[in-house]
Amino acid sequence: MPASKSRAPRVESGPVTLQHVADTAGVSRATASRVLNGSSRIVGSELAERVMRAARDLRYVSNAPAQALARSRTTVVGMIVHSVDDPYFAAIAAGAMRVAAEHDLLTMLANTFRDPEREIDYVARLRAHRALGLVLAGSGFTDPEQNARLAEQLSDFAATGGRVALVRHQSLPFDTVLPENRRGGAQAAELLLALGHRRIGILSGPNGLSTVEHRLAGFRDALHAAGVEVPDDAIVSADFTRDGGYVAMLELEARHPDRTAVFALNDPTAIGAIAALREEIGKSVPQDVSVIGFDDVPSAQDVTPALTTVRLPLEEMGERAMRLLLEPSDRGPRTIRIKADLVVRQSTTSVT
Amino acid sequence: MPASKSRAPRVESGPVTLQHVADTAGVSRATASRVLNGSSRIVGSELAERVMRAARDLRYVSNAPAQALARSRTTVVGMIVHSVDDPYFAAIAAGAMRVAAEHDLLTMLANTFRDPEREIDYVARLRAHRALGLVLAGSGFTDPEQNARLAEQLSDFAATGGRVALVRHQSLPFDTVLPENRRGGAQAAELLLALGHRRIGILSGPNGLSTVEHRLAGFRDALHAAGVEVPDDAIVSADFTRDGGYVAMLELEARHPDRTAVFALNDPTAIGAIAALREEIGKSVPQDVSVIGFDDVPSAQDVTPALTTVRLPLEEMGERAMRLLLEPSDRGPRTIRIKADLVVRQSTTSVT
DNA sequence: ACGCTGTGGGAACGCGCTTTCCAGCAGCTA
DNA sequence: TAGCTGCTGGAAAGCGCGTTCCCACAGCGT
Repeated sequence: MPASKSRAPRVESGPVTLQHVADTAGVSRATASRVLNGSSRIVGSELAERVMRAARDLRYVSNAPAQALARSRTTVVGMIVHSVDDPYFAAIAAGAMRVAAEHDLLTMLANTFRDPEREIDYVARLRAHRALGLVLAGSGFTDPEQNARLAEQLSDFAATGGRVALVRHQSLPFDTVLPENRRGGAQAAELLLALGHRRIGILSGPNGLSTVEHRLAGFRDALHAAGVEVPDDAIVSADFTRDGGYVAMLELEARHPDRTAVFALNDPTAIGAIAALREEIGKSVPQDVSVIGFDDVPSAQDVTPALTTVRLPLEEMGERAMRLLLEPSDRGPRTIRIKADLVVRQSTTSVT
Repeated sequence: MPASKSRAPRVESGPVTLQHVADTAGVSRATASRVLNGSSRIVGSELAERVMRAARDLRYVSNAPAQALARSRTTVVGMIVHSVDDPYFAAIAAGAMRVAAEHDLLTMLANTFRDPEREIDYVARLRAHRALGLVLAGSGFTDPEQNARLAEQLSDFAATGGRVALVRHQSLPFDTVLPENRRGGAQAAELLLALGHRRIGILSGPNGLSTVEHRLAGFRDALHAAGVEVPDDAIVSADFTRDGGYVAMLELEARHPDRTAVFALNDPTAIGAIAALREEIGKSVPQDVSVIGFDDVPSAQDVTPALTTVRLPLEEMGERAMRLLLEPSDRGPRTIRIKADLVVRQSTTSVT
């Protein structure tokens, strides 16, 4: 027996529906809906008051899925990152979510753990949820086949009316916040060169990430332009974590104990490297070897020696991406370039 | 003109619906639904194949809101934290989200920025979204009026069929992961006492947070039991961030330059304090003053001196909370106590 | 050979809400 | 006073999907 129409004071249990508040306010569902959701239509103040009181008394909250179905749009945005448990993404996510909250939007956060399959799958699921839009943060992958499938999913998402914003270096036809990774890599190289370093090692990131490629290319190109080369086996690939940097540094030291400087492709890796240098290798930073990182995560300033790094305004990047998403333009995809800034601290010094 | 029934190859745009795939597969919606959702009813393999192919070809994804409406349940869980941009919550969230992902659930993450109003509001919104459950992490507030309203909202949420799990020290009738903050505070005190410290300062957290109260009470009680008191003005309240710790340390030093040890109620505060000590106050840690933190966030081991702290297994806490949520019990609320572990590193030493 | 059981497919209803569309009414002008 | 216009409230038709209920049909037993 449906509960509708009965103006009874609602004894049956289950979620309170709009019908219930309409009944107890003595109005139609349509009217109740209008007052509760800021429709364009105006409702007489007396009725409106009754409805609001009924809603409050019954602790009514609208059924968001039903609302989404009827309106065929939601108030949810998606956000896809590699892992929140990484200060880089935590900062980007925080920026984006703050803007979303300002617009009264709820955020669905998904971690891909750097699995491109998962990334594609999450786009599909966000599409299923009819998310208003999604911001995809984190490095792209270099595998063209994966990229094609991702692009396809994103297009499907967009075709369903979803908005898309990217925080990554990748040419897809969507609004993009583009960190200047290549230029940043070059800046790191220029600093090391200026300090007189020539025998340089690199702690790279996971293979197949475009961020890694760009930072690396920028760094090596700048070195090359100065006539300095980094031998291939002086590039050790780490997994972009602190512990990964630790292990990779050990490996690098084993292969090339003569390096006077090390470029780590992100800060956690650099921090791990410094720890390895101090705890196991027994070299001091920066006297024996200079270390430079990338990103400037919050803890970079508190390690000892304080980490010289290439700063990216992470929170701002997340914020800008979300703004792009929420203020769509009809003039095609926009790109916001984010400049990298060299932050010189104590982990680098000139070669003696 | 609704697109239904037409077995035409679908030219009109808009999202692909179940009807579309049914049409192009030449079956009824019911049949299509059955194969796509693993219903109890079995469909002939040939038809099933046709349906699956059609779905794939049309890039169909189900309309989650519609599905939620029809089934009156969703595959979404909510997670409320103070701020993802805080390694404490990032770790908890990561643990929880990993478990959620294993169960094929999407996570809605909300930041309260320590605003109790926001917290209450998010519970309501999660209820509106008919989230399967929600885990509420982060310290409770001590204001009884706020707490009552929160409890009420949570009850409403539960009444709608939502499951609730808490990661906080607070007695609400829901499954709870309870970090032993009081005991942890005592452990910190015991260490400092054993090292011979008697003139101790405290960098506390924001007022009105139950976590703060418990850590503080545990610490002071243990001190008191040993006949040691901390004067009230040697307790400076910081905001639980690195910069907050920095400023608070300056204040503490101005008031009581004679302290031989400082207890910071969380790690970022301790890290900020160490920075202030080194950069502005000019005292060295641990020779001039010992510093101990709380939580053991990832960067605690990489600051110099490495931070002595009271460790909480953050990721595990998030994980356990989500498991409680996903494996409900009918025997009333459960509580999982999480032991705090003292991790002695280099930021503490015995008083000379 | 007939009736019965079991299996697959189709039609219709309902989930809770938004949104036309329509009726009624008050205020106004001619 | 008659005829309009301008509003407000209500009725009803979907939004896309899940899920009965029911029918058609094939296989089986006696």
